[in-house]
Amino acid sequence: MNKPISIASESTDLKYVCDRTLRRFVGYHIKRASNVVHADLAKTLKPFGLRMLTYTVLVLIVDNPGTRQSQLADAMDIERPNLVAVIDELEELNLIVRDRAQTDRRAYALRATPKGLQLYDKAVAAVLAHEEELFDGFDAETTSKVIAAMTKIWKQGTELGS
Amino acid sequence: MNKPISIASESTDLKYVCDRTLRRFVGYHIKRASNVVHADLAKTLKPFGLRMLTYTVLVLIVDNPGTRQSQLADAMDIERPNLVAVIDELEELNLIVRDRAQTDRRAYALRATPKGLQLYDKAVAAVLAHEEELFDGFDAETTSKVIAAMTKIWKQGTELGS
DNA sequence: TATTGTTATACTCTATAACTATA
DNA sequence: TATAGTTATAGAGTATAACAATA
Repeated sequence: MNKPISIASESTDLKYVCDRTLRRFVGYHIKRASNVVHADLAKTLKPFGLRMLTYTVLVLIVDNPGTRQSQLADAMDIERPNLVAVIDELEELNLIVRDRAQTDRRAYALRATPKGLQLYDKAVAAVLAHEEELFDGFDAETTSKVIAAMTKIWKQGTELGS
Repeated sequence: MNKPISIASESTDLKYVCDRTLRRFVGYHIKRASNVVHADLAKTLKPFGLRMLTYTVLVLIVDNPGTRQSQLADAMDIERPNLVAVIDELEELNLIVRDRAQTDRRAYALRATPKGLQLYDKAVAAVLAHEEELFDGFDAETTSKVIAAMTKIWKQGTELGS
């Protein structure tokens, strides 16, 4: 963070110039970090036959048995239609089931199968191990501050968007 | 941040349960924040005829006149092929030009046109104003810590990926 | 009327492999 | 042989509009 900033146009390494530019563009730092997190996550999940969306949905269903698709979409901040194919995929893999909700026959109550629970354990362990590498050197306070900041941005963004 | 955590499976609002789950999954907080940042950015840039990638490339070219496509790809952490269409688009809009590099006839030296410089001023102002809303309540120290953390994750990720 | 899940569709961002022209 | 830019292609993630079934 303390390296000198080069503005020479003949610079062979754009990275420090880039830092100068992007310092006035906070969102891009977040996006760039999100990129590497996503790339790492995808690589970690591949051996389990999962991708980011199927993993996230599986985790949320295991932790919240009986939840509905509209609740998932709300929590994940994506539109309902995008969830359909994800749920289909998890169902075809026999990791979850769509039970009819008892109080509302329009909705489904989503639950993990035993196979889904098993995969959940393994996949979560792998992801956490990988995250520890990715966040190497972050103490608990920094981690918690980052989470707080990200959550705040998310809440602010969903408010502005509506 | 201080609300009680509900683990009841009949919960009508998944958000607090979700926080519990995702607390063990830091990357998703970043991705979720990145989502709203991206959505907000896209909306802000639309009146200017720009999207996230064209905006970012325009900013980098204006701030680093004469830069090459491979340097841009490196700084933005994307693959070279993905930049071609972006550069094409900016060129068709008469915002930048591809000059032949003098020392290497394989490469292009990218420069903004007067029209590109004008749009840059307006678009950057709009984005910064919007970011101020999105990061409302973040003091300078928090902002700088978030940037430092995101940069560190990005660097760690690019090292792990190679 | 409003909501749950769905279909259809399109756009954006990203990645890989293989090509060309220079170096 | 290596690099700069390119083409072609595919795969994720996201968004909007419109529909059927149910509330």
